[in-house]
Amino acid sequence: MGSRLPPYPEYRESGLAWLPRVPSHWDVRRNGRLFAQRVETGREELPILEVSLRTGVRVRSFGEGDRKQVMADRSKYKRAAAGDVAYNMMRLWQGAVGVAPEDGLVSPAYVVAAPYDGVDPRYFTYLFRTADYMREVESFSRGIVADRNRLYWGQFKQMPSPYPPLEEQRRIADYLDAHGRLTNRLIRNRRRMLAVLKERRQGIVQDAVARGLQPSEPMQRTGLPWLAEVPTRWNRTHVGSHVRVVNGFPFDSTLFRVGEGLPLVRIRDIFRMQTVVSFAGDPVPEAAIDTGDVLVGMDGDFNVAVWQGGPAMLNQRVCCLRPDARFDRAYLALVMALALKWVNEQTFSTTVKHLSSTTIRRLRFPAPAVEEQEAIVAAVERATSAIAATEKRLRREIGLVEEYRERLIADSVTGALDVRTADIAAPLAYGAEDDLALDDEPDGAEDDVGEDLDAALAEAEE
DNA sequence: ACGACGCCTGGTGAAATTCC
DNA sequence: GGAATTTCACCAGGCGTCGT
Repeated sequence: MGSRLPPYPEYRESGLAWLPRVPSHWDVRRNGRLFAQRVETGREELPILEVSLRTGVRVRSFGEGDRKQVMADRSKYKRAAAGDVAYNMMRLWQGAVGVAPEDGLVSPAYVVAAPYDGVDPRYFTYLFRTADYMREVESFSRGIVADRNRLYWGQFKQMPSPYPPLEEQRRIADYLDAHGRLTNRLIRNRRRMLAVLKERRQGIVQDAVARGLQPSEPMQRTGLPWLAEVPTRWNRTHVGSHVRVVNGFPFDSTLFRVGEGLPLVRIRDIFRMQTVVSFAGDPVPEAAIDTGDVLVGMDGDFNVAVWQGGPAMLNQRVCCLRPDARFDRAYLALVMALALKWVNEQTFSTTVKHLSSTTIRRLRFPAPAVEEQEAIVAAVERATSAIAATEKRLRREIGLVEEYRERLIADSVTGALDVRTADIAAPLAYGAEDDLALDDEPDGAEDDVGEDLDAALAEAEE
């Protein structure tokens, strides 16, 4: 699957502290010799461009659901011509820079740098967004606090940058662009697969909870909107008759600590199985939980999980479900997740959705015998273990691909690797040692992840 | 040139209100 | 009249605008 890119044959001292050596035939120039500042106003008919930390320069959309901040006065907006480098002077140290895709207007808080001949702006935006260069930017920026740092043209033009020959700038940018397209496709596919896996997991739970373990037994309609029918012999019961809903406690936030005192479970911690903050005051026995307890987040998505993080205290708006002998806890968690998914869809709120313990208690659940509940849980775990393993692998792959891309960009723009001979048609997705499958999917078939998914599931089941 | 501040969203500690 | 539930108010992140 190809081999790792080689270094350049010869290097020389660069005189730069953050980049001690560059390929021998590269130059080092101050940005002022590479770019000219462009200050043109009064082209109010042009589209508005904005710089995002993640995606570079793009045309701002005013579609529904987007931010509605409007600029009262476009007359101070500066023109950026297609191919100009634009950066947000308050955010360059965080990587807010990109190449204007078309003629447009940028905020007065931006600097527009028009490349001279011999400069490929794409190479330089890759360079400007590397971690080392951003640290340099930080040290050239001025401001009273880090968050107010600004990098004006005056400082920017004095910053030295490596300057490969134009052909090589293009070559590097082409290579990184191609690699970016591949990387994006790999990541997008994996995210889609993760979404499909989540759906499939819910389907498995739904089936197991609805049908039990004996197919073809008589079914009855439940009347529950989130669960159409269950076996006739199952009983149903109100959750409140068998489950105590224990609310979290509104702990005094001035006694929150990190790494000292009692672990405190907040909504965001439910799936993480570990806490971020602790409580340094007196324990509240009512709010104490331990591994195996069923937790429900009462705000937002109404998440449900069986806690695995050991002894802890529940903060307000997280509750714990304490069933009597009628319910197995893991089964309760499975069914509760199904029910609350429906409840969540029925809840309307302009901001955060809220759930009350009364709503939980009023739910009606199918309640097979506890032995059957345990068997259902075991079956769900068996049926989803492959999914869980695949999800773990996909998340790891996404992390590796992102990490590799960042390193590849840094190594390419600083001349640590020589991309002159690299195959642009087939850039390395990851590393030679641990290459991910490049024939992931042909272009144009990206919407269909079915085969990939089946392959992933088959692989996970081996 | 540069400090101060706006606006939107998703969260979240804590007060206000309602319920039983 | 305390517990349960809802609402308030503020925060951080993201992306700037405004006033001097």
